[in-house]
Amino acid sequence: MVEEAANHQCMDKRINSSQDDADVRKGPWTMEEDLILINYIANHGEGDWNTLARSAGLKRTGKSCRLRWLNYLRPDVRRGNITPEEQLLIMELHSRWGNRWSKIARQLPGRTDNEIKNYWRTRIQKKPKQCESFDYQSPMMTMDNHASTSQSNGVEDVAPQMSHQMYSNDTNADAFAAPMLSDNSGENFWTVEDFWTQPFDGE
DNA sequence: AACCCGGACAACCGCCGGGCG
DNA sequence: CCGCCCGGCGGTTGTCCGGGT
Repeated sequence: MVEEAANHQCMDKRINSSQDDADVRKGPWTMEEDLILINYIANHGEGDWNTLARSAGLKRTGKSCRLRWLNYLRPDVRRGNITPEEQLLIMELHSRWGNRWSKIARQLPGRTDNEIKNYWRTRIQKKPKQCESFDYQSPMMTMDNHASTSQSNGVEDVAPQMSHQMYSNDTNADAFAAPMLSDNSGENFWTVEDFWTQPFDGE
């Protein structure tokens, strides 16, 4: 996108607020935007995010769309409830690779680098005491060991309650139930619920 | 009851590398 | 070869909420 490139080059906050800039939305995604993105990808697939954003009619940067899709909307993404096994794996891999979040995330199916990064910073990094018991030098443990060890170190995962936080602004919950109205002209159309309940092979 | 503070998560920002014309 | 664009990555910020005082 033009705006993207401009930023890239001058590396500055938009000095001249062009029309493009004014059109770009930021901040939390609304349910309507999610649905637009989901349906567009369901019908056209991923790729070329800047073009996708424009074609779908989203006033977002391609980057923003990509991030939203990868970290939140993708059907195979798992959010919250990091299991003790996953936690230990994260600690093990982080001790090996450091802050290579995307690399670590690839070892945890359904988890995103963003979530792991957040998890590490908020739950693990800030709780050095509980983590002291973890043997960072040990080779990979078996899953059985994972479970029992993590229970004893007291770092219990807390179920996230983000759902109530989502779509709190200019959206209404009806959008979930209501079918999309715009011209779908024979294309598949998904609600968020439909989408998330689909078995999703591949990406 | 009101306010403050910290935790948790989503989203943005800046940078970099690769692909392509 | 060079410049542009895009995607990916890691760091950081913004926002909401719940608990404590």
